[in-house]
Amino acid sequence: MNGSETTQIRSERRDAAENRQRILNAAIKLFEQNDVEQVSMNQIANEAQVGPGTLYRRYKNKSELCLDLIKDNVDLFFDDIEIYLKENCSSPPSKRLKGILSLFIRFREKKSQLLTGVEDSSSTNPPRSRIQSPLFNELHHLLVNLFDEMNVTKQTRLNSVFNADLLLTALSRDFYSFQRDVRNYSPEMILEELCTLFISLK
Amino acid sequence: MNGSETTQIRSERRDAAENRQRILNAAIKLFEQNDVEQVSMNQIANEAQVGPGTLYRRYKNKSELCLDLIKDNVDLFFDDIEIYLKENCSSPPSKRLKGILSLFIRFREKKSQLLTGVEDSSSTNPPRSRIQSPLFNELHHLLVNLFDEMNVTKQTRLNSVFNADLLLTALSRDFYSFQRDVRNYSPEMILEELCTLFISLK
DNA sequence: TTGACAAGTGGAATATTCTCCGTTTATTAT
DNA sequence: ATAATAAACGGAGAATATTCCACTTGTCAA
Repeated sequence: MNGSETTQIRSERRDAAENRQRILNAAIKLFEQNDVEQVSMNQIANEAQVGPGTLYRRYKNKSELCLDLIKDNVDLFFDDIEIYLKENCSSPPSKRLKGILSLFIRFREKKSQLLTGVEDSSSTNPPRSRIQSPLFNELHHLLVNLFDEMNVTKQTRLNSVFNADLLLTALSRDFYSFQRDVRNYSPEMILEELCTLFISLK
Repeated sequence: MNGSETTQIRSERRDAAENRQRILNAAIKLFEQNDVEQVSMNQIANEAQVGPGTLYRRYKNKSELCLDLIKDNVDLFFDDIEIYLKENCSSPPSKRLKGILSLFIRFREKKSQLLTGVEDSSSTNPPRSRIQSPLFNELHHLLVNLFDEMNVTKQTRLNSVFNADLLLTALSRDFYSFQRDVRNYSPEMILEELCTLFISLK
């Protein structure tokens, strides 16, 4: 279906759309050949045959570009979560939390390259904190709700926001791939450790 | 080469020492005037009146430079820890852990600028993980020992290495200053949250 | 003292990021 | 159609990061 609803906002110009597609294609191509981090914005602009200015007009940095590239996947990921939550709405919150973590880790494993790209330059450009991104914000929201539920169930008063922040940090590239690559932990082991720590066995 | 056994590393040349001092002075001066992150290596080289090559020969990046600048402070910090641990060697490990965290947070607050600099570019240059630095490695070691002790005391079998990794991540700039600046938590509150989570009340 | 040579130096060269701005072009109202 | 206009373009170029290497200079041993 096309979004031909009469938006007051002038829709994207045709040539602009073409260029964007060229940029995305170029990025995909280059990302297949080299590590995301190795590919420079210049290379992408070059490959796409647009000037660097054009590229930057559209994407403030590589991170945004990557986000655009996996946007669809992210949407699918959240669909999966929604389905999972519906199917398990009667399970205890701790079980649901674990399920979500598991889904995210699977997602992270599948799309590690691009996901890494998304989180990357967010440390250079905006002030800081890779915790700030649509993807992470939405997850944060889910996690906070689950932690809140757990607090009710278990009669605890843990700080849901703080714990969600930390949990997300543990799932972000820096920490996660350190555990994978340096500590040699498998995704499953990481999941277990996180559950042990965050799903109060307290 | 001479067949003799003198493996002594030729000590730093006099002129090199002078240059290094000039670089450090220049860095201090610039860091006082601007945020650490704003100051470029070039500026430092300029201010110190050495070529960029000379600067890079000594410090692979700003991070290393910062580390050199706070090296003394870091040493003092570890002295404090040692003293603290001696004075409290009979306290339960959980108490000692909290003490160390408190000391580190105080340290972090006092030297936030430079410490931030230390952790900064380490994300760009080497593969990744700001967990890797002499400062953090040494802390990691301490933490692991305390967690191990706690496991014995409390008859648990938590993963000390993993928990130490995560705890350090929570104390690193990204996470810590996010909590401070965005969540508006005080150092004390952060400390409490970390203790709640990591010092098993389980 | 001296000379061999490792250590150290400067800065040109290359690569990247990112901005600025004059020019081009698609769209839309007429 | 056509002109007005906002959007989009592209590339020059400023600021950085980082490397390379031909040249200098302390140091040490004889």
